[in-house]
Amino acid sequence: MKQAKISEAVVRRLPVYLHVLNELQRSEIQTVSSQDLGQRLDLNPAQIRKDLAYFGEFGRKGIGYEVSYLIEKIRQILKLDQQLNVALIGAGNLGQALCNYNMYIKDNMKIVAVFDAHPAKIGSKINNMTVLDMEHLKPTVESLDIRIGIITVPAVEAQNVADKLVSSGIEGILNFAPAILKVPEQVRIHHADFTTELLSLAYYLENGADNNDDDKVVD
Amino acid sequence: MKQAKISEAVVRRLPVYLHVLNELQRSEIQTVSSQDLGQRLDLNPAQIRKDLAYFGEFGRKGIGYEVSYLIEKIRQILKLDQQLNVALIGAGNLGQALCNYNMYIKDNMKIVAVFDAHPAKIGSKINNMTVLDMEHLKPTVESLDIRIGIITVPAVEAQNVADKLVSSGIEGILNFAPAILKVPEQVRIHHADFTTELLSLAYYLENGADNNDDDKVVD
DNA sequence: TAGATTGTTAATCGATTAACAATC
DNA sequence: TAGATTGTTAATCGATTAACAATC
Repeated sequence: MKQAKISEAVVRRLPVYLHVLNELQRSEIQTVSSQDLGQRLDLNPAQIRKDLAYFGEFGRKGIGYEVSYLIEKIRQILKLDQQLNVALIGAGNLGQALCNYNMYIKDNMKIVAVFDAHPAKIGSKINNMTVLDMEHLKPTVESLDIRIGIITVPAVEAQNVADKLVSSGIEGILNFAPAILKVPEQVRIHHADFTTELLSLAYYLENGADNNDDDKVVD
Repeated sequence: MKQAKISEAVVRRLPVYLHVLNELQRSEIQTVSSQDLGQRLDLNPAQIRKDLAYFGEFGRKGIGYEVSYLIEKIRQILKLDQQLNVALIGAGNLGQALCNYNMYIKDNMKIVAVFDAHPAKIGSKINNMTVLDMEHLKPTVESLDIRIGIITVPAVEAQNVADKLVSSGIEGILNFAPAILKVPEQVRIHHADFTTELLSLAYYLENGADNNDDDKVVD
């Protein structure tokens, strides 16, 4: 059974499913239906079933999905069944905040090295890690088997850092800088640029005077 | 002049256009074609033209778009032509990092108040703002005309904070906590949850040995 | 003018939703 | 069994892309 090409939209929903499933497990709920998941996530049950079916048959007809089994499967799909080492570049407030998120451990993602270009930062400690000089990037990526890089430097430095990550052999980048980065095709880049979300949020604010309720939804 | 319903995908691209246009302006480029914009953003030129055409006729046939005019128009559409006041809840590392982003000023978005529930934080200074008790949320929102709230508290506290933001009269929320929040329909909520981006990034990493389409994943 | 480029309609592509046989 | 729910195909919906007349 070869996998059809799976769209990004599908892949992006998997972590969301995982998140709810983890909550269900914490509540000691054993089994869940696509119906129920759909309600909790505001998604169509058929979509959830279809998403999961791309990867295998994880449910049981008439019953639903076993929570722990589905968690296990989604974690496999997302490659979270192995530890994934991450490097973080940019030891500012944002970088420190990310380092402190211990959520990584649960998901087998771990920031194992922190880098910065500024002498003032180098040598300081974040979460028991010593901030390293950029010179150490490539050797560290190689010796610690780091596969993902997180960029938390200012926008002007972001492309430069991305280039260095690429040539150090990283496979994926999560970019927090509000900048459009060019990387070779084989390197996957995801954006965590909240400015887009914030500015587009403004669009939906009421305009004081004119409330256009021409698209009012009734259910 | 009542506009057709505009999809979220379109609205979400506007800040991206704005970003590139700002860069062009800094380079003192006066005029840009959809072709050119498309190249810079890896988007189809027809899509860019169509997106913009939802809001008006901003270009000139045979010429393209005047950069400064288009910036002005997009800022109007996104309601960034007026100052938008923002409250931030959660004065941890992430909250501090966001406060320090001075990008807001350029875009007329400004964090004008910071709140935290923990006595240790209250009264401390961030970016010249005193961190306030949550008790002050509603009166401050009203007196400073705050319309957007940013949530940077831990996941377990996020729903509680969201509720308080809603009842204080906020119109939009940007949520950084990895939690699914329930808010009334009239409040717009956007997610800046990078964990989704990070976990879905893992999916695209190479599987070491097998990256061919004819190998199925079996346990 | 001739070349370039918009705004917009039509065509295509892809993603979501509905429907239902299979089956627990 | 009868009710519930999956996996999957077919139908629908929406978004992207192509094409082109209008026109700067």
